[in-house]
Amino acid sequence: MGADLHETAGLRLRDLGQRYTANRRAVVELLASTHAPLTIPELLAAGPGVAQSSAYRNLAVLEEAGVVRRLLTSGDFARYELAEDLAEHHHHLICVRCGSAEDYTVPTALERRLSRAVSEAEAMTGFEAEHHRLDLIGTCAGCRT
Amino acid sequence: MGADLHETAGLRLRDLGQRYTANRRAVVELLASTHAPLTIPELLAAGPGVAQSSAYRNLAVLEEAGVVRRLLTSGDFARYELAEDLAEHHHHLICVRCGSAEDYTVPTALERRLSRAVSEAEAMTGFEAEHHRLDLIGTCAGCRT
DNA sequence: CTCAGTGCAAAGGATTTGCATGCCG
DNA sequence: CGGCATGCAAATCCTTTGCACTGAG
Repeated sequence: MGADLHETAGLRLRDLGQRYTANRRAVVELLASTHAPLTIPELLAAGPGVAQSSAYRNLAVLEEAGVVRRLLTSGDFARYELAEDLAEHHHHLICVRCGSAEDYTVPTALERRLSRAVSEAEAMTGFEAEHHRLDLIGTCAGCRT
Repeated sequence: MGADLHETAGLRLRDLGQRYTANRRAVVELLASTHAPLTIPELLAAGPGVAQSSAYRNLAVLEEAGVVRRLLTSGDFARYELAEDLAEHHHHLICVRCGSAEDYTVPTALERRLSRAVSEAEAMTGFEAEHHRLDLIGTCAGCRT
């Protein structure tokens, strides 16, 4: 599946007339191997020698291509992760205290309840949740004094 | 309950050594009478003659006092609403396309399922969701082409 | 050769802060 | 009177953009 990931990413970029360069591949690679959405500074720290502006631009392109997704977080920096269909289904714990964000998954039964709840909410409001993903905003274990 | 609102707000500010001025009261009043979280420009448009910096400062103070809450939205501006215990329990539909945000509530049965799901998630992760509120991020009915 | 990718530097723009003044308690 | 509140203007800082250059197809 790891090879598929890059192949898919490359195809989606191609559709936009963009290239799947080493820098972009590195971003995807890093996001795939991390269990939490990353900020631009974090991404830059991992891949040395990449200009900040290029990182921003690449992420914008990757987002448009549907390879990555930009999250709404409470910290100063935006966070990115792989698109829903390129990663395992999960939710987020966004800490308003320290700005951290991490993935978490719930048991299937619970997930099924959540799914149903979101579907009902969508039907009721006409709103379309992005792949019915839910993020919890609050305080992480580490920040609870 | 309308009077209680301002009384409570005043008390919470008092606890911080802050005053419940006309400007701040106007913000609370406006938030209480609106069915959606508001941005600073929107708040400014309603109350004429208030400096932008004062609005930002007042909202920061009100947030620290636990009177209002700052939301994570997808638009350019931050959005504010009354704190959980000063308003009816509800969720948010945040549109990534147009940046709009609106409240919505779900039937009690559905809400109970959601509550339970969030509680389980909290127990499982040690994360404390802010008053167990869930926001859906996606595309609003108006933006669906 | 063409066009996208990249780096560097400068511009944007929401939010914050410094400072002087007004005003409530 | 003392301290918070406010306005104005300048500063911050994440993010975007302009421009020239390099590199892949």
